Amino acid sequence: MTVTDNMLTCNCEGCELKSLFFENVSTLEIESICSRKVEREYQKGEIIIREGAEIHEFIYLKSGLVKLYHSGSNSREQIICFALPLDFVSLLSIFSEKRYIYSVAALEDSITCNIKMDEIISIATGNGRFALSLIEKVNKATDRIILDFLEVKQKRLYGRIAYILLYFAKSIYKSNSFDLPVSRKEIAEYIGMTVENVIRSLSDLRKDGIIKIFGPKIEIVDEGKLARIAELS
Amino acid sequence: MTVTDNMLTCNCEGCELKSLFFENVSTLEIESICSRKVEREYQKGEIIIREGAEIHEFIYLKSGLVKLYHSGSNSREQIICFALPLDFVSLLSIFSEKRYIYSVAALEDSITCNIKMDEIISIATGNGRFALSLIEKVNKATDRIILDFLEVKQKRLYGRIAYILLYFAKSIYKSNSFDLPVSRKEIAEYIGMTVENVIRSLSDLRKDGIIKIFGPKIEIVDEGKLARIAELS
DNA sequence: ATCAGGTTATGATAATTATCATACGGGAAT
DNA sequence: ATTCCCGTATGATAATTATCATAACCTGAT
Repeated sequence: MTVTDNMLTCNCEGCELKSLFFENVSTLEIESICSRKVEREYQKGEIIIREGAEIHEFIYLKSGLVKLYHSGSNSREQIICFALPLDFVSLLSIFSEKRYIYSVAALEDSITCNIKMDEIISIATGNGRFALSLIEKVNKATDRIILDFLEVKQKRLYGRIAYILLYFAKSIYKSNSFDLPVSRKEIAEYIGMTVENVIRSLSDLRKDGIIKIFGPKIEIVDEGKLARIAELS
Repeated sequence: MTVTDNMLTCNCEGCELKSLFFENVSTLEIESICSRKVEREYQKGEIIIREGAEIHEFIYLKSGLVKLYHSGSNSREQIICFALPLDFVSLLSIFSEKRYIYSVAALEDSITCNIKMDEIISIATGNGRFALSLIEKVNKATDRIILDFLEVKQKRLYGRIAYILLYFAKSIYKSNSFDLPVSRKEIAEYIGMTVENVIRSLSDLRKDGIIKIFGPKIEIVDEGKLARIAELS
């Protein structure tokens, strides 16, 4: 992980996230935030947030792709969700807990913008509109997670595989051809099945000519069929 | 559903939820809320919030027990969670959506306190501390839901049944003997299994002498064994 | 270069869960 | 009282998924 000098690389003025995120915050306050924020770069695979660590910073994703996951006491890891920049990954639980109840890791090279929690809290305390916009974003993020959980839960193996493939194609890469950013094991950790069955069902989809697999690259050949599999479980 | 006259039954002064919920709100503001709030009574089985309905009110549970559930497009209902008064059921999604994305129904006779959204928003706008306390509560509620989802997800049928029985005993009724507030079907909708298998596994637990079943009444006889089943899936 | 460990892959088999069928009892409506 | 519907209950069977075993391949470490 690399800490980057603000002065050189980050210009909040041109940050398209700023306006989305810090709406209702005065220019003065934004400048104050900007001068004291820290930007961090993570390479694919690096851990951004470690479950159990104390929460000191408000972190949001500027670029990249991450996974949120939970390491239950003795069991294997479970992936909660994937998140792109606009999903504001760090919102979850930071206002209610002293320590993180989940971890975040980079699935692709990622850059975060980190602001001291004190600063966010102090701004929110004096600025109800900003606080409300925070609530709205927290809500959106968690609603999404819960609805996706329900969606996946009601499907069976093949439906879940089809669902996640379409999710990557539609929501993440906006293309029917993409490099899978996760291992088969991680897919298994997300949909709650075993690695072997994930691999098997991908192979089956390939044998049926619905997808093509070239190493890490996936190509959805018959989107209609895949969508039907996702729907009909 | 019965709308109750404020003057007669509701005294905000004695409401133990007020202090928890409206911390950081001035006495004046509380009085304003109190005079305009509406209290509603629901009988067991009645629907409190209907998925798809417009969100106009901020609703919290004063007494009773409810279930939150989601009716996916074509599929069967899925129960998201159960909630007691202090779980502040209505927080979920109300600040991010125009319409409810889930329903709420009373599992036991319940009373809600309803406040116009406008009023909450206007207070939060002018009072960052209150807004922050709202965020905290939204976070707590959704964290709980997500963690429980993960917990249930990693278990198998018997583990899930054991888990929910212990949940009712520990979190809801604080007793190893209680009337199940839900049907077998509703348990199935929560743990994501079929009714038949829920019934079967309850029967098996009974045959093994771990629980007793008298009609709707459940008695946990061997809590240790049940806890082990819940742990070991 | 070689070894260890992890990921992908496939098969055989066991375990788990769903589906279908049937039955019984209770409550609501006629 | 009778009928219908719903919830509970149980069994038989089919479908789905997990587990175990094995192997090929790749990558990082020594």
